[in-house]
Amino acid sequence: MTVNRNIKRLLQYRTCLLRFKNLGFEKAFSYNLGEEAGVSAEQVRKDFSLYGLKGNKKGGYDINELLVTINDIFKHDKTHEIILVGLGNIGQALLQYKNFTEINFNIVGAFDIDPSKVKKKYAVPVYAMEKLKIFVQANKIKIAILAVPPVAAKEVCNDLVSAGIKGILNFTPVVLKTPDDVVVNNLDLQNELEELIYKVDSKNEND
Amino acid sequence: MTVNRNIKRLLQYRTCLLRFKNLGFEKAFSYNLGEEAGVSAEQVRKDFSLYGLKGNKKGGYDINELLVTINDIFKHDKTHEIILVGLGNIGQALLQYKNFTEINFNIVGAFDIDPSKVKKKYAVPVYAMEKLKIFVQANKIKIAILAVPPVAAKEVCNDLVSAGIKGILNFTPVVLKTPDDVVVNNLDLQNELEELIYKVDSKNEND
DNA sequence: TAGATTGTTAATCGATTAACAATC
DNA sequence: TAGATTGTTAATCGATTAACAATC
Repeated sequence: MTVNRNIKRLLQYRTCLLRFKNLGFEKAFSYNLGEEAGVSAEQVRKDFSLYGLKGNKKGGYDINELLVTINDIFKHDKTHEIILVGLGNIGQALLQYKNFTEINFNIVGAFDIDPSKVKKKYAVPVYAMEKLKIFVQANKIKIAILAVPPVAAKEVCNDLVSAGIKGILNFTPVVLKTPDDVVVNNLDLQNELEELIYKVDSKNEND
Repeated sequence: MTVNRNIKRLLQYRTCLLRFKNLGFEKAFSYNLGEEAGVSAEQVRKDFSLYGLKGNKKGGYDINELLVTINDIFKHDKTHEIILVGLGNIGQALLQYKNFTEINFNIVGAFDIDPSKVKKKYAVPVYAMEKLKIFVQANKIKIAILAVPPVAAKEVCNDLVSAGIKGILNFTPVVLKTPDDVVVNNLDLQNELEELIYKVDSKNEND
């Protein structure tokens, strides 16, 4: 069962449903949600049926019910403790990011090689890199955000894997090689921008 | 011609090729590149043929040649001037981000409603929101990074569109509605993390 | 030449869209 | 009941993989 683009869409539906709820709605129809999420109504229904999200014929979908089920799928019953490695610009921004809402994760520790950053006060405790392994193992951390400089990426990635991390959100532009049981999601800011520029440029060519 | 996942991969190949070049290599084979980029050799060849990237039978691909052609595709002959709207944590991080290399874009102006941020010194000039339209039009800006708080997202998005922006990199968790000729690429940090957590959790269930 | 590798065509696979029966 | 909407099956579309001929 390959679920990939779906999973992103499910999170997108969640965002839309939260918005609907805030606006005071209780029910949503597949075409409402599709419209709001930017996909077809059929796509919504298909996605929902894949994840067992049920509506009522004629009555549409109950927003609260959907949110509960989606939160179940994403395990919002427990808080996933994650760590952040690298307190550069991006790392610090993530640590101070205020727009997370109704999340199922919590950044419980940050790591950096720079001793001055370790001393500084942040919202979460900052440790020296040497403490990484023991912290991860003691707290059974499975998820890490990697925001170190590119030159350090491979080495730190190996450290994370050998400490027992199973998922890495990789903000570096470096392709990481990991064992099969370690998931890497790449978020290359430069590539995101170049992709957007490409799309805009090629659209204008055809006009 | 739908090119979508491809375009991301092409940028990924570029990253790998730059790495190979740095290591002193001059030639690459499809299986080298595939290995490094995490895709099959067939995928590499297929992608290349789609974009007219040529190799030599038996001889593989010339790294420099490939880089030149890929840079052509992404219009690295000109610098795309882009703006940043919202100087919160993420916005400031992007402004100070140092890991962009061989880019074809340049953040030439930033905008915020907070007057104290407008006064502060950054690497690029910071303007009040009221100056947005005139700046975009005077400088023919087509691309914007949107990093404002969620509540402001829709309004600022409309401002961007009416000023003439054609591509938005949307860091807010808000679904933006824009005319057909305006491309929006979403980068929702919360959803990226929740997706990763989901993948890790569901992988471990199956073991 | 024999071997290795590209480039492309054909086959497969998966995801999206369309259609429609079920039903509230 | 008639109309509207879900849920699912079938049809289409596109992307990936496999196969292999061309050729250096």
